[in-house]
Amino acid sequence: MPPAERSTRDRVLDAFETLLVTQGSRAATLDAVAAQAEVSKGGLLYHFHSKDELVDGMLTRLREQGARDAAAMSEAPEGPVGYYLETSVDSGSDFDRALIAAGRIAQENDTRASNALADLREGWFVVLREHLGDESLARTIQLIGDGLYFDDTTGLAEKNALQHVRDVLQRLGAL
Amino acid sequence: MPPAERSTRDRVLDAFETLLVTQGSRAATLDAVAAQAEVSKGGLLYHFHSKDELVDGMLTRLREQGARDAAAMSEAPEGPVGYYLETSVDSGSDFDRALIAAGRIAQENDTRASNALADLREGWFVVLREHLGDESLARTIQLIGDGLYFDDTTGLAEKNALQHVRDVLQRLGAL
DNA sequence: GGAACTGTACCGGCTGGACGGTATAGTGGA
DNA sequence: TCCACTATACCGTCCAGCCGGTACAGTTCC
Repeated sequence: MPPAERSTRDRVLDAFETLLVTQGSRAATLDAVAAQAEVSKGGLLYHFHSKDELVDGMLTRLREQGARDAAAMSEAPEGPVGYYLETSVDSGSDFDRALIAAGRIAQENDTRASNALADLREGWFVVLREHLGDESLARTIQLIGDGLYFDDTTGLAEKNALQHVRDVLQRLGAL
Repeated sequence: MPPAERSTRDRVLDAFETLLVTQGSRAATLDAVAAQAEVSKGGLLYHFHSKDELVDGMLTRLREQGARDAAAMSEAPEGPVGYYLETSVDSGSDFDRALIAAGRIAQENDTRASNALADLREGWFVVLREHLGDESLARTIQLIGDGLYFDDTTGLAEKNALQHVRDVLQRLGAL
């Protein structure tokens, strides 16, 4: 039996995220999303009655992915800090894509998206602080992760950035 | 004599940036920019013949502001690192606004904007590395600055973030 | 068992409004 | 008289959202 194929609903959300990430929110029109998902516009609107509902659907899925990620982080064999830094650079995973997409929406002054992102960040911070027992260090590492993430999503990524960060964090005994 | 009033051209660019920052690129329409600048649409198009020219005008002004900022950074009394971190949080200056606005444009896959931002970042990095004589530390500090900036522009800013960073950087002897 | 009906999943055409851009006539100040 | 605008009227395109329809798998009732 082949793996269960992705539902139309999921394919529509995938398409929405992909367009947001690669082309920006101006390009993520309902027509474009439908075309990318290989669904008619009517089919898209059957699953999501409005663009707003499409955003809601995306953020709901993001929160689910985020909860799984925080759990994986606290149990990672390389430790939470290593896991956090590695996953702050865009690996092209579904979760990364969803995260970047939500960032695009948040910038349109959408509080639903901002709240979802803030909640995700808080989840990571809790794991970092508990592991390190040092609030300043935890906050600083989180900022470094944000920086890695920002550079990555703005096309400013430095090849060796992660290596430089590891070097500095070793001096601090955080890795 | 009151301060020389801002030229219409500058007011249009200000308005464009303000809309990009506060509402996102979808909201930065020519009509909206004209209204925000208190200029007629015809007046706007008198100065910038197209939306593309408006973007070019904004990026040109940004590069000028950036050159001045890098110079100020290398001569700052509190040192380049302190100056860099302070100015990474959005102080609401014209330069901050221009920077955030360019980020919005860069996300629409506009290479002009990406190039402008990359050049600005390179300018800051050169100053940091020369001052610190330590590439890893310079890169890491730049990432922290990016993180501060990202959080600020996404509404995720932590009140005491800067204090935590100072604490950690003091342990590293970078401040 | 089969006709009548229901719910689900989708297609594709349409409309009204917004947007980028053009055009043009007019105005006030240097 | 030019420059720097304002005001208004358009045009073509794009976009969100709506609607009528189709296909088809189940269910109900006789």
